[in-house]
Amino acid sequence: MSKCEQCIVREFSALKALNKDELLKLADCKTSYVVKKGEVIFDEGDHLDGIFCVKDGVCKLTKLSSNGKDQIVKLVARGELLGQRSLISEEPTNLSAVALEDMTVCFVPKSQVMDFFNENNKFSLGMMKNVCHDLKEADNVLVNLAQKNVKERLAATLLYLHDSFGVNEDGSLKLHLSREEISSIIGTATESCIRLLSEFNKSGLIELSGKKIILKDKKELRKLAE
Amino acid sequence: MSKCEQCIVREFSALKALNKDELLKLADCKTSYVVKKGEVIFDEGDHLDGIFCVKDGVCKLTKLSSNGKDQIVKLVARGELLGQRSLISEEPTNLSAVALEDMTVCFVPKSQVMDFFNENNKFSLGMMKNVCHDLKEADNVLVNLAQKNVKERLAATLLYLHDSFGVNEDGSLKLHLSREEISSIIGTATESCIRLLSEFNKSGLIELSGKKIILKDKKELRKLAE
DNA sequence: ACTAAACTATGACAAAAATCATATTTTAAT
DNA sequence: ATTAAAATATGATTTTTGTCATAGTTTAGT
Repeated sequence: MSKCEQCIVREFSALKALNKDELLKLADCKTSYVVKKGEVIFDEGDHLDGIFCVKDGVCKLTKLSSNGKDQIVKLVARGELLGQRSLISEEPTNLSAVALEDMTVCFVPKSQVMDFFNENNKFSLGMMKNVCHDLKEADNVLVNLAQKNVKERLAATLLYLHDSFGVNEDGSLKLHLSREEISSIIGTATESCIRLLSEFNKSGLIELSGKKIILKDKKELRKLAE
Repeated sequence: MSKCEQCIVREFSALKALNKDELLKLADCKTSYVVKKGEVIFDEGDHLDGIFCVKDGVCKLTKLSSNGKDQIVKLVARGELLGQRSLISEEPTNLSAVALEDMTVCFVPKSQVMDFFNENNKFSLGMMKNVCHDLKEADNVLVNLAQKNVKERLAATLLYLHDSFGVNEDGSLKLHLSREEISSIIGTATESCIRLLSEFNKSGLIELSGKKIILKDKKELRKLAE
């Protein structure tokens, strides 16, 4: 069992508010495990009995629409927490979490989180700020979905993937998403997404080589995304 | 200056956690005032120095998109609080609040809210649950915007207006929204919205008499909305 | 290395939605 | 009460987006 003191999650999440003593308790009760790409961490409607720390890897939060398609609501990266809203609301999860890469995840039981929550004001405030940030982001995504067309949303999404998850040495987007997953972020048919990527490729905005996507003209993409 | 004990906002919001003593403090520091239909309570980007209790009336929370159009993100009814996220995040507001009817609103200064927040766990938990609820709702709206077509979204919105804000004696929707505002909820062009309302009217799903909208076939609307 | 399955790509077409134009009706201000 | 402005309505047209069909490519499992 590793200690939590040096964990990446402490840098980015509410866990940074924990003191040495609390960190020991955390290290003592947590369960660390590996999630393979494509595996489900939790499903929409599940009752969670704790939260998850994402030590490594990226996952998607999705919701199944009545038309049978999954919508990606948010991507969660290394260093972030999963299941906070559900824990605070004392409700089943509203979204499913599925690994986009092999992940390392720690599960922290609810009882321990609630102890921190009730006894450490900085911790609870930190968690609230996370939820508040998620709300702000969700509102912004909502506005973009309602007001921008597919081309604009695709441009914005490519830039988001670039800025948030970085690029490899060859300049290609580090986070690998299938065309279907990109479509599921921007809320469009897979064929439409593929067609637009092809168009962006032809007009020099991006470069498609195999499954790799390289943003060639970020300035123009930014203009497109507005 | 009226007391806060009997206020409707206490029934529905985090304020229900306040005790008698705290209520007196609240009554003492609050400022009650009237907002006329169409008036702005706060604007996107404003720094709020407190929160608002909606004693009466309904307002819309909107965000200006880069295409110059306003998107309605949420409707806030009597009994709810405004500005909670902004207060917790210590950030400017992400949305504008505009009265859809004449309203009565109380402003509660930040210092007092933070006192309650820090000293009354039930209050802070209540406020967090509100934000969590908003996040869940925002995610759901986001999925609908991404995955449903305009007709389905219109049907869903009419039902939402019916269920959340009720009807007059003649069965017409109580909350009066312009066609442009309905369009701004469902994220479509005003003409498209008008055309579909007309279509719903002709096919007997709703009845349009003047500006009034009466839902005639809720079952079929529900089927449409999925 | 081979094969099936999954993923990507593209064309043809249909459907949905936006835009532009123009009436008509309603509302608000004088 | 009159008039201008705003809101609603509808037609014509274009653009955007989705659907279906099919072919090529990549990936994973034996």
